[in-house]
Amino acid sequence: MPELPEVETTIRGLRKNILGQEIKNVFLDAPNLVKKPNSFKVFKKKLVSRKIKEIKRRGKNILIVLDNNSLILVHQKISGHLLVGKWDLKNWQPKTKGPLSEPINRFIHFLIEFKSGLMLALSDVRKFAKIELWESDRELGNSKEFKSLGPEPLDKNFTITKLKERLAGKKSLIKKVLMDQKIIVGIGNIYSDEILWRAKIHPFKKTNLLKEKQIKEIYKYIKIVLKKAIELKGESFSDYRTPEGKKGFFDKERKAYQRTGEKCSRCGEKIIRKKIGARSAHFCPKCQKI
DNA sequence: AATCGTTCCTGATAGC
DNA sequence: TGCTATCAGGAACGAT
Repeated sequence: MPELPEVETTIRGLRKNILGQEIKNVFLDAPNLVKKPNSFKVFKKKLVSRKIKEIKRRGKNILIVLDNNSLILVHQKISGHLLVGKWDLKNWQPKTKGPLSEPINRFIHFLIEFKSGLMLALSDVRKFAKIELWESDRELGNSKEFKSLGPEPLDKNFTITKLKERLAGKKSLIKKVLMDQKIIVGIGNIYSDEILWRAKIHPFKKTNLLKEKQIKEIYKYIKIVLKKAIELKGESFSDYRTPEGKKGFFDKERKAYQRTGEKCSRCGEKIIRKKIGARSAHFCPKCQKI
């Protein structure tokens, strides 16, 4: 799942590859992926002939800024990932099962073709990703979603005090709180498990019952884990790939997520998995006592 | 205001 | 072998 480190890896890759590129054509075979504007015809018209000016990130959202300052927002959700390359489009038939001929993968449902021949594609098995076009930073910033987004955990002004402030009064379970984009952006199921394992905190611990020292540990590992994961170009346990189609290497640092039944690398106890809402927490019941 | 359940979607896997 | 049933999972949304 693309979380902050994967999205950061993606935008860095895009900056290397598509800045200055002029859009020639846009293809879509899963109409629900483009949410704004409603009409794909209108969406396409607004993109064609524009150049890519800048690539940014806000939380898990990728923002592709065009030369008229409008922005393409891509949220990769669970299985989405952007790829840069050149593919043979001659067999491309919208609304067919195999949208593109080999060697393109069969899960590409959205594609921007540049004048140079280069392409930007969204591969997404689950089709949960979302693509939107916003007229300006201002319009996007005023949207309900962006107004409610929490602070960026890797910003310099995200201090321990700031974290305490964000967690204050929260009665919910710490794992849920860490994954809540309104409280802090960028952390999802993988990194919340990894941060809590390192901080030795039970994912079901009620946030308001955390001790000062424990919040400090969480703070410390939010920074360490996210930075390390960016350095390693993210986690490719599941579908995520860099824009070049390569796997990230965070797997070698993965201590808890999807390690059910394996020995905890710290104490040897077996890692367990427990449902938390619609998803699952992986943790060591011995190191991470409630 | 906060929290909970449902929805979107389909490959992988299990069970028969 | 081939069918059906179940499940994962980010975030919006409606309901409580």
